[in-house]
Amino acid sequence: MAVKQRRLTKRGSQRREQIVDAALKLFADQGYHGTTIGDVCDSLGVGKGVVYWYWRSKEALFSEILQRTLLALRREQQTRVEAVEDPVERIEQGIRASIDFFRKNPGYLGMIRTAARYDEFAGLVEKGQQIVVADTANHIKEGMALGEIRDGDAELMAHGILGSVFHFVETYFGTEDGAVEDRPQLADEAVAFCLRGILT
Amino acid sequence: MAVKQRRLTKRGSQRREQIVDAALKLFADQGYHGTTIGDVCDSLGVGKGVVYWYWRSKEALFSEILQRTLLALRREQQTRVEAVEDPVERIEQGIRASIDFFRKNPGYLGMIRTAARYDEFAGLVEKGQQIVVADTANHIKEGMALGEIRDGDAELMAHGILGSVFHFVETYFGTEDGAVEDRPQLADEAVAFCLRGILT
Amino acid sequence: MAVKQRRLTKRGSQRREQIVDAALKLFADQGYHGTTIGDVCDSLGVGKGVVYWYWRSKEALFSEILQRTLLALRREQQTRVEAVEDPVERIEQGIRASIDFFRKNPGYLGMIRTAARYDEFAGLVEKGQQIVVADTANHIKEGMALGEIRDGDAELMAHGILGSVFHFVETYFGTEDGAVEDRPQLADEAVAFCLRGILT
Amino acid sequence: MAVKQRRLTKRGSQRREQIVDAALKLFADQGYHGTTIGDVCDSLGVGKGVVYWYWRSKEALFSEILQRTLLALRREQQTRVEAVEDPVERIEQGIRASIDFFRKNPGYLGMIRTAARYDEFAGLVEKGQQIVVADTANHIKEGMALGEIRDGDAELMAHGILGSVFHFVETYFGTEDGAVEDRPQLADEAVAFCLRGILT
DNA sequence: AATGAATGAGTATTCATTCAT
DNA sequence: GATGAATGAATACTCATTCAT
Repeated sequence: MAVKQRRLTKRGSQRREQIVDAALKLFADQGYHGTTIGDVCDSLGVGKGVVYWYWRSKEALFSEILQRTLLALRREQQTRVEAVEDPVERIEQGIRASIDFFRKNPGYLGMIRTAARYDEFAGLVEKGQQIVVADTANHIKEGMALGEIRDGDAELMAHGILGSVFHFVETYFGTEDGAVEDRPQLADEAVAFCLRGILT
Repeated sequence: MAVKQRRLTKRGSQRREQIVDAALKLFADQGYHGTTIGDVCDSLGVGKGVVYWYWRSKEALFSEILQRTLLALRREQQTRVEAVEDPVERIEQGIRASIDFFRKNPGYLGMIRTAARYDEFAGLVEKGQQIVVADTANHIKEGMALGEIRDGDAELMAHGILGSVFHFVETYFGTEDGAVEDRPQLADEAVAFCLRGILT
Repeated sequence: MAVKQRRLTKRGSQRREQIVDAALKLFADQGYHGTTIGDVCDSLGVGKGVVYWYWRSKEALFSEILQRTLLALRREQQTRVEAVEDPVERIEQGIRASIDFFRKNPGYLGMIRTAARYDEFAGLVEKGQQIVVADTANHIKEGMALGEIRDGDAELMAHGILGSVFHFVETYFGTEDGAVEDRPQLADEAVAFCLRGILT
Repeated sequence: MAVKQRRLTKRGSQRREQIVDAALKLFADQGYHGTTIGDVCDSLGVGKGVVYWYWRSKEALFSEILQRTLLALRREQQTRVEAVEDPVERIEQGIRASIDFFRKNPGYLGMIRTAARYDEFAGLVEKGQQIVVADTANHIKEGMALGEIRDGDAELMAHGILGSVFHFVETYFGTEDGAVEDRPQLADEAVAFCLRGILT
């Protein structure tokens, strides 16, 4: 019943953010079904009803966190690409932005992996991917026009880039423990592999 | 109590296979938690106890199916690569083998995607990946020695190939409906992208 | 802690009445359990705590509204019967008064029906009924003494009248929509049916 | 998931009936929301899941019991009326059948009262009433044709009968305790009141 | 080998009520 | 007087697993 665009007090907004933070951590670690609303509340020491003051359902909570995550990733990419002239350079910066983003925020990676698991949310993740692919494909087409990139199916190439970059990230930053040796030169190699794959 | 490598009658083995087939389909479509033992039994019109005659648990059933799938993929790859001399050619054939395999058996792709989603099974999938990566890395190293492949981190390159190929497959064969336009030239583009990424 | 026959400011009394009005509507439409305190407050755009400023509990609020309703009905009946000499005529006027009352205030009918459903309140409704039945039985006894009404169990007759009249009203005014064809001649028929049932 | 037209063993059918009996008692006494699935199971000493082996939901269970009750009432009425020639006599027998039915099965009365409380089920009860009203109205029309019953709105008269009879029953058999003095002559008075109300 | 039946732990959600501000 | 926030008990339903037959 609760939750409409409820006006929040300062205390309320703080609590809301606390919940988001706690839930992000748990969802990333334990998955969606693996995380109960009780877990989230317990980890904050609050009653089991609070979440429903701020969200309509568990799904709504998860959804919001996911969207925030996807938005943050997209922002990072855009910021880095914005001012760059050369399309190939833009692609490179996009790759580096993604790798840096997940290196800094392994939790976000966990969130996205979790989301992709569930049909309810896979759509959102996919939509996020579509956007990145479309952007990248545009850069590629520009590059083809300039003769910098070999002719071919731009969309397919973009998928190749996305797939390998995300796989790199998953393999090297993807463990809950933050373990697995982080390779500093990872970004360089990723760029090398991807760009060679499409350059003339 | 059931299941202890029991000797099966002919009828028994048939039933066992029926269950495997039915479960594969359901797991691939609806995921692990999304598929109940009841679903599997209902889809065969048998009582809810049977599964436990042949397997210890739902997890054991899933696990067996997953292993079979991974094994089948690996076999397909080896068959195609075996007789080939040139390391780069071997890599190419590996890529084509994978794409063909999943094009023919989209259900297997569903199984692997499903498995990768759950911590309980992600390990098995990862182990399968490791093997492929190791194989590919060996080919790459040979190629480097022959001067065909640029110097660099062979393992990283192998991950790049695996990531992009799997992503291609997911994107184009990955829908439950088997739908999405199948692009015949997909394999060619994948090979082009990956090999350029590593060639001298 | 709230509520202790507190002295209300003018604004306070107004607010109190607003709440009564809003709650009456909701209880009548959605039933007791079907109406949450939140619903009542939302429908007025006030905070969820206010109700507890004026009443001790949801039950107390409901109870007050119910009592007011029963009282209003009783008043209407008494006004109409008061000056009438002949006992049979009094009974007729009582019937007409009830029908008119609920025709004018379908919400009150909803309230009473709702109340009768819950053991917690059924007692109050029944007590209201008892009074009406007792009144009517008195008129009947007078009528018997005058030879206008056949001999028999006066109380039972009174119950017959009450039951049929209330059922008429429920059937013809009882829909939430106020719909159902209102039959103007309803009162006439009700009177005919009931009086014949008891006359000599 | 369970429950389709499942084939029941003898043991199964017995258990099913046990549950129906236990639930009827509880629903009649404590109402719908007042009775939890746990209550029903506890009262039989069975696990909380059983009910869901036989019914899809609490609502489905309640619904079945209600329908059975309404059917039983209707059967009783029909049996008693069937062979009777005279329409007025049929009406009388119908009245007596109803009173006897509820006198014998006060639990059924409780069930119907409970059902009428909830919008989800009120429709079914009302439908049951409609049928009785329609039947009675037919008898009344026949009686009018024969000149036995005064002219007037047959449906309205039928409602009058239904209302008063049901109110009699509620008043005198309606307490959980079976208390309230049962008046043996109740049926006679009811018949007298109703028939006079409609006879010429 | 197989079945129908039974179990019961586990979870999202609601809502009357209280409380700090 | 009034509000937003918080509480937590209560409950329907699912499903892997076991068991008697």
